[in-house]
Amino acid sequence: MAYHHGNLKEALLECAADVIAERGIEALTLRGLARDLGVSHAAPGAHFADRRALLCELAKVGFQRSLEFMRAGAEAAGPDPVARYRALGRSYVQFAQDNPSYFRAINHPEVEAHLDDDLRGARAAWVATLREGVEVAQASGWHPEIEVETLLAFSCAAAMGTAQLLTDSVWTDVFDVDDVDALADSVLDVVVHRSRTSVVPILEETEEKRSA
Amino acid sequence: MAYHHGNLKEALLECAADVIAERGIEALTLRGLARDLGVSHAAPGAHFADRRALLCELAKVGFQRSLEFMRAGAEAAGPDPVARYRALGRSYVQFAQDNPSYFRAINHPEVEAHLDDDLRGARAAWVATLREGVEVAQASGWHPEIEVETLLAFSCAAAMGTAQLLTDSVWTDVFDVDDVDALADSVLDVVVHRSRTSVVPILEETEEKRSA
DNA sequence: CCTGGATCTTGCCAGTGACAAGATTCTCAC
DNA sequence: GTGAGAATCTTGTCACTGGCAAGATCCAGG
Repeated sequence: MAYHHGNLKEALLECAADVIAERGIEALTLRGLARDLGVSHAAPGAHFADRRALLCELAKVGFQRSLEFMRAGAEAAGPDPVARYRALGRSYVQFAQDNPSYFRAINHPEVEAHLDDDLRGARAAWVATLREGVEVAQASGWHPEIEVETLLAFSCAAAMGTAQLLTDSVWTDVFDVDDVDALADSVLDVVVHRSRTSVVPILEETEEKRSA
Repeated sequence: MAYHHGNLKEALLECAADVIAERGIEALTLRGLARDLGVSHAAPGAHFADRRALLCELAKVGFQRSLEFMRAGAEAAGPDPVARYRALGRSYVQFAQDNPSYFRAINHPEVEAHLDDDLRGARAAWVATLREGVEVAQASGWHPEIEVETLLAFSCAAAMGTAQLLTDSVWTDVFDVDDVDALADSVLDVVVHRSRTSVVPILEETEEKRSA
């Protein structure tokens, strides 16, 4: 076997995503990843200063990929600004369901407490896209009486909250529903405050499923 | 010094809340708590099987206290069902801001992944109260066209998402606002979909401030 | 070839959680 | 009271983790 692993950094990120998806973020250890990949226990140190740095990188990638997916969802929703806005949120929830590891990394306290310029940039880009969606929707007549910043905060809160609620069985169990996807659709309809007549298509995903 | 600490369990929970509020949940260690309280490193083991058990207990207390605070808020909001519903959500956000340690415990993945009957009961009671608020509000004419379960999920998501957003500087920094409380009020107004004419009073809290 | 940098290994240390065995204190039936 | 048993706490130990340091190996460019 080659002394160099070849692409250890990528392999670490991939393996970490698998571990998180299967056994949760608390079960993620640098030494465990090293064992899984057949390298020495200090090898990850060459690519990630510490555990937190790896999680931050995962979160950064998570923001980027979710953003891509949200934009694709908006594109698939057609020209109507409100439908596009709804698709942004719906796609984010879908992404969270399909990629629990990235979603958990994004929302993990250890990641949020850390200041990382790249990560902050990724988060800002995410919010900026949502802001644009809100602005365009509002320009087309959607809730003109509400301040943009308020609508943006509401949108972020609704997206994050819905995603957290519907990706965790601890919460879905307390609701009297069987079809989580349908509930997500309904909740998103309440968020955009429209009748349930037009449901935008949801793209198929993704990372977790691909690696499975 | 007495061999028995007297009330180690309570002291551990209190000390844990302080540590979480000051340095985050990741900095919480059983041995560290033992040192702070001047007992041996294995003393906490008599009251909590492991770190997770302590976090679950904190989360349970968090649900109970937040629920008390929400009910008090609803009571203070007067007889109007929609105003009471709004007060439930607004009070929860306020509680999260005033008691970050409990809020973080409630939403920590390590806690959510664990099955604990007491904790599950506390969570169920929390959801039940919100459900009752939704039902009464709907009975008074609020959004009769939407299914109860959908409104409930939307309400939970909005409350949790808003709380998470407004208690974390990582998120508040990306918004163009200075008054977080005013933003919380505005967002809650969007949630209940009312004009910003009547703002219910917010009770003073809290746990963290008391212990500070 | 050979030199510097990137990558990886081995070895080490302190801190943590968890367990076991024993000491101390409390509770309560008798 | 008093003695048995439960609750509480201590000491000791082990495996595991993160992090650091020093050195070995590989790679790229002059």
